[in-house]
Amino acid sequence: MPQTKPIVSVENVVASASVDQKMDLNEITKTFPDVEYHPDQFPGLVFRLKTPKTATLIFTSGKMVCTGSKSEEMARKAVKTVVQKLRKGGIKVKKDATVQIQNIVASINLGGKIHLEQAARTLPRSMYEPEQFPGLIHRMLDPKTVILLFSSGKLVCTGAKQEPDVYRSVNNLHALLEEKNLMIYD
Amino acid sequence: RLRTWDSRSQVHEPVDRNFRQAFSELDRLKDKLAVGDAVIEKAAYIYRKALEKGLVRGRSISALIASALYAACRDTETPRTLKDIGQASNIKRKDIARCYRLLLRELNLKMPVVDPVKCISRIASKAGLSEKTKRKATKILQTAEENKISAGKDPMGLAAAALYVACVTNGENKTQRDVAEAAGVTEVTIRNRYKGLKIALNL
DNA sequence: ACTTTACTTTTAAAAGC
DNA sequence: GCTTTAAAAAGTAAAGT
Repeated sequence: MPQTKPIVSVENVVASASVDQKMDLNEITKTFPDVEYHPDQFPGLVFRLKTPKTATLIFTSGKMVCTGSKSEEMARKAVKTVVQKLRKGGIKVKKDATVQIQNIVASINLGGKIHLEQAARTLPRSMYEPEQFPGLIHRMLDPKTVILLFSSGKLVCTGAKQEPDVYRSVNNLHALLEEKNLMIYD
Repeated sequence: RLRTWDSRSQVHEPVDRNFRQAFSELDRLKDKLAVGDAVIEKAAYIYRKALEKGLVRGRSISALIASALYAACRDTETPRTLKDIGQASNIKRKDIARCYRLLLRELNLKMPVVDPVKCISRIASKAGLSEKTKRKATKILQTAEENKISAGKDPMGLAAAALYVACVTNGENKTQRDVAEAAGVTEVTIRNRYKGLKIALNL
């Protein structure tokens, strides 16, 4: 039984999408002056939304990548909004986009400090290199995620494809830390 | 010293040619970084393991050799930073760090966490500090160290701050800049670590 | 000295070099 | 491997006041 209840907050959701048709990025650039498109630098066009505050990359293939959402649903809504704006701008988009959540990033507070040095020695699949980065990097197998642990007791969980996986990852790790006496509560 | 590997070079296979290049490169780095033969032999051993695992394909051999040397330093607790290896090998720190992580994962290597106490001597000799100050700094780090102020902090920054505090207590006139330069960190970092040290040691 | 900006790490997808 | 997007964690760094 964990001694504290972790506070989890989703910070970023990455979703891939497709409208299944070729897109003319130069035409979009003409009708939407504030998009960024530098084909020599990167093949995707950057389409930013103020609400939800997101950035969507649009490729000539009609495939897209939406980043910056705070939830799975917000990501789907953002993609729909982008397609809607394109249509209002006169760009023909026949089908609605199909969306797939690719990555969820969350920050967590375990409510107690972590003994990083000991964790580095006892946690499998972990790397702790304070010369390079202050956090310990732990690769969890199930769910397949990567968790960054900091001595403050805060974490970053990334790689999850659905929100329940974030909670499962955090609970697995929290139990493991307590089991190995790596948690320090006030 | 590198007899074990040199003997294998008698057979002229591509692999041995690769080894020869690795050995000459390691010998060159050995002088620049002033590390012992044991470190070089360990680096050669790690490099050979990397070759056997086929980790060199499509990768920079020089970067792999440099990272094998860094791994050897870590394994033998020889205080050499990625920055040190980078300057000696002319390979970007980021590339060495990336290869080092590759070695850890692919060869299943487990390295000890860098002990800031082991960094004291190197910084002290570069800055020309006394034996007494080194001893004092060691005591400071052992006392504070490490109830927890060290977690997540750069070992060189911690050692540099401890040495600076030791200088002040021993009346050895050395500026933060002198110590910072010898340690390869900024004065700001020494000041920040100093704050934590002051609290942990009731200075 | 203090603030601001920025880079370190991790993750995933997109198209192309 | 790189290029681009976003985001958090905490440490380090550099530039400007």
